[in-house]
Parts: sequence; structure tokens; C-alpha cells
Amino acid sequence: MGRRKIEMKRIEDKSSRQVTFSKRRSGLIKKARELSILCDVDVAVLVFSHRGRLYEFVSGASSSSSLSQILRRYQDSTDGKASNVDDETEDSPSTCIQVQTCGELVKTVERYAEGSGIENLSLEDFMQLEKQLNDALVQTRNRKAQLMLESVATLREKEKMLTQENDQLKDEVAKVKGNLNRGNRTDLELNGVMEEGALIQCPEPVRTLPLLIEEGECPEPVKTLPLLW
Amino acid sequence: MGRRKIEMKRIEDKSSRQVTFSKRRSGLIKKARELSILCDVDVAVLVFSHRGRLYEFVSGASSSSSLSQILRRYQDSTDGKASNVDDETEDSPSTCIQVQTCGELVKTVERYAEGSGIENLSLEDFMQLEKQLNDALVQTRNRKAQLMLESVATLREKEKMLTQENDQLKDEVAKVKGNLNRGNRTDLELNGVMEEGALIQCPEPVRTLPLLIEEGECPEPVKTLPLLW
DNA sequence: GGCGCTATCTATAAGTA
DNA sequence: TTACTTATAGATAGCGC
Repeated sequence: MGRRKIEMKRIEDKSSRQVTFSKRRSGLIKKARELSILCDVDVAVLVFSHRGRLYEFVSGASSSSSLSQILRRYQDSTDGKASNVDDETEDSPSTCIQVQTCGELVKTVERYAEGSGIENLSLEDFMQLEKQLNDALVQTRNRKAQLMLESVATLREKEKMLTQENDQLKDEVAKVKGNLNRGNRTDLELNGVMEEGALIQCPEPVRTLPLLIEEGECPEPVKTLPLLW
Repeated sequence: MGRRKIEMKRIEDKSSRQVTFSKRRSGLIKKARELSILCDVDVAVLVFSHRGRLYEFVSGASSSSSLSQILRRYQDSTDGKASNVDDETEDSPSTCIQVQTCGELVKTVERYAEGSGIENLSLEDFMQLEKQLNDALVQTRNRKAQLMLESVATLREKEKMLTQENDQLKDEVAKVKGNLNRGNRTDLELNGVMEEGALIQCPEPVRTLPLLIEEGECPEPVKTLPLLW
């Protein structure tokens, strides 16, 4: 669509390649905007110049656009620049590049918690759903860990009391047998020295497996970062 | 560029909006391709239809393109279809829409495990890192759950044995005291009726808290789906 | 819904300042 | 360079299958 038809291959002349880049880049972004408006769809166009500059168009790119979030996130991982969110201006490097921090992303995602239609299975919905599911998962894990720890604590307490009772019983058996052997019939006088042989009918001291988790090793409830994607 | 100039606003008629979407989408992608060829730059165009279909053009898009991976993942979350990766063909739904199953995505990601420079903090690197961290997290969780369950089992076994020993000791105490009271001095004849009063010095039966986790309720080691992102 | 047609509108290659 | 102009190639709106 110029004075002459051009071959579809890299323009070798640097100057005219730059001119064409500028013109066609603008045209591409303009058409992308028109498509998104006319057909009410999400469109994203990214153009990386050879000098690393990003020229982008992201439709409906308020900070709540899912697509722009994807791309900003991509941008985040690429560099640390930041600029204002400004979508309706002409395309130019300074206004086209939009960066969003992870924190802002979190806030934006959380805003979607309010109104979400079940029918529109949009990216936003899935993001929201993932967030909710993940929250539920984290809560479940924490509750599980809590119950586990409580269970262990209870069992240990039980063990402690049983062992204590056991020791007292052994003491008592020893005393009673001691009195028996010495012919002492005074019921309340039960202090005697335990004889080893007197306990042969008692079960052997219980051999228990060593505990696998020590107090300090018990993992705390899992703290997971919210997964946004 | 049609028989008539159209207003730049959403086309209300659904049918003609669909037609325009198809035509302009093709045009946009064609122009994107031309721009990338003529000016030798990286260009990406993403168009999401309202039904969640992704039409994309990514210049130089081998399957290792990070951008196309982002989008294929989005596609994954939208539906389960799959098609070949084919970037250099004409744009049309069948060739332009590139879907990748979760499994394929995993393989692709895993391929990145081989050569990764620490300096290049690219998206691929982060994907890989996240995967590794997540694997470690899952393993940690499973191991934690396993140790927890083993601990609970061990403690219960211990409790069982202690209780058993305890009962035997109580029996013995009762027998011995019975013999004492009846004046029977034969050591081996220890069968006697337990007198209630004889055990007043024994500690009261241990009062333990009820277990919070019953056998059937014990959660199994956490089975988490691998998080890819 | 998709394809082809074509009059018309748009984008832009070259030319000019 | 950057910007404007202009002739043309290219895109597409409306229509008919």
C-alpha cells in the first residue's frame, strides 16, 4: 500500500527499515485497538525493537486486565522499569511500556473476589478460582498440621501419665510384696525394699520405638505464598 | 476500507461482529508477521475470543518461546484440546491456535533443566526454578506427613503397651493385697479377690484427653498436583 | 458460520521539504 | 533526521451464495 509493492523480506536499508518499523508498528497497534473495540475482545500486541524497547498494546488495559497482567508479569521478570498506566495515549515507548509489581498484582486479583459470573469462564474467573482453591488448600493444610500436632501432644501427655501410673503401681507391688515376704501384716505399713525376684511375673519394661519427631523438629503449619497463576 | 466507513465502537450485531472479528484478526496477524519480517523485530499478537480461544502470532516462535508458553498455559487452563505446534503456517484457527496439554508443558519445562545459565534470569529460568522448588515442597510435605503419621502410630503403640502393663500391675497389686489380707503367705498362690479399699493409695485411673484424630480420619500424605507456574 | 466478490476505505512506500 | 504529501497496494464492509 505504497507507491510500489515491496518484497516480503527484511528491508536491508537501515534507514528505510527504521521508517517502516515506525509506520507499520503504529499501524499494527492501531488495528489491534480497532479490533478490540469493534469486536469487544482482548487483544495484545507486543513489539520488541532491536534495542530492547517494548511497544505494546493491551486491550482494556486498566490495571484489571488479565492480559496486561500476564504481560506486565512477563515484563516484571524481564526488567525492573516502571511507568504509569496510561492506555489511551498514542503509542510511544514511554507510554506503551507498563509495568506492575507483584504486590499490585495481588491487590488487583483480590479485587476480583467481588463480582464474578459463573458463565463467563474468563481468565479472571480462573485466576479467582485458583486463588480461592489455593486459599482453601492452605487452610486445609494448616488445619491438618494443627490436628496432627494436637494429636501428637495428646498422645505424649497420655504416655506421660500412663508411665507415671505405671511407676507408682510398680512401687506399690514392690512394697506389698516386700511386706508379704517380711510377714508384716500391717496394711498401712507398706514401705519395703523391692526385691528383684518378686517382679518376675510382671511384664517386662515396655520396649517402645523411639519417637521419630522431636519437639523442635515438629514442622509448623505450612506457610505457603499465594499462588497467583 | 470497506464499502462504507464504520464507526469505531463495538459492533452490536453479533453475526457481523463475528465476521469482522475473523477478518480483522487475520489482517492483524498478517500485518504482525510482515512487520516482524520487514523490520526484523520480535512481534507477538494475542487475540482472545470471547469463547476463550487464543489466536496468536509470535515471531520466531519456536516452541521454546517464553511468550507462547505463557499463552499455551492459559489455553491449558481454558480447555483440554491439543494440536500440533506449528508457527509458520497461515493464521487460521486450526493452525494458529496452539494448545499444549499439561503433560506436554511439563516435558517442555523439564527440557529447560539441562542448560540454564545463572546470569540469564529469563522466564524459563524462573519457571524451572519454581518447578524445582515446588517439587521440593511437595516432597517435604509428604515426608512431613509420613513422619507425623509414624509418630502418631508409635505413640499409640506405646500407649497400648503401657496400658497393658498398667492393667497387669493393677492385677498384681490386687492379688498381692488380697493375699496379705487373707493371711495367705504362700508366695506362688496369688489368686485373690480384689478389695476396693486396698487400692486407695493407687493413683486414680489416668484421665486422658480424647484423641483428636481417629484412624480413619488421619489424612494421608498430601497429594498435590504439580504447580507449573 | 464460511467463502468469494468488489467498491471503498486505509495504510503506507516513496517522494518532498 | 522528522514531517508532510501522494499515489498505490492492501484491507475490509456489505452482500450474495
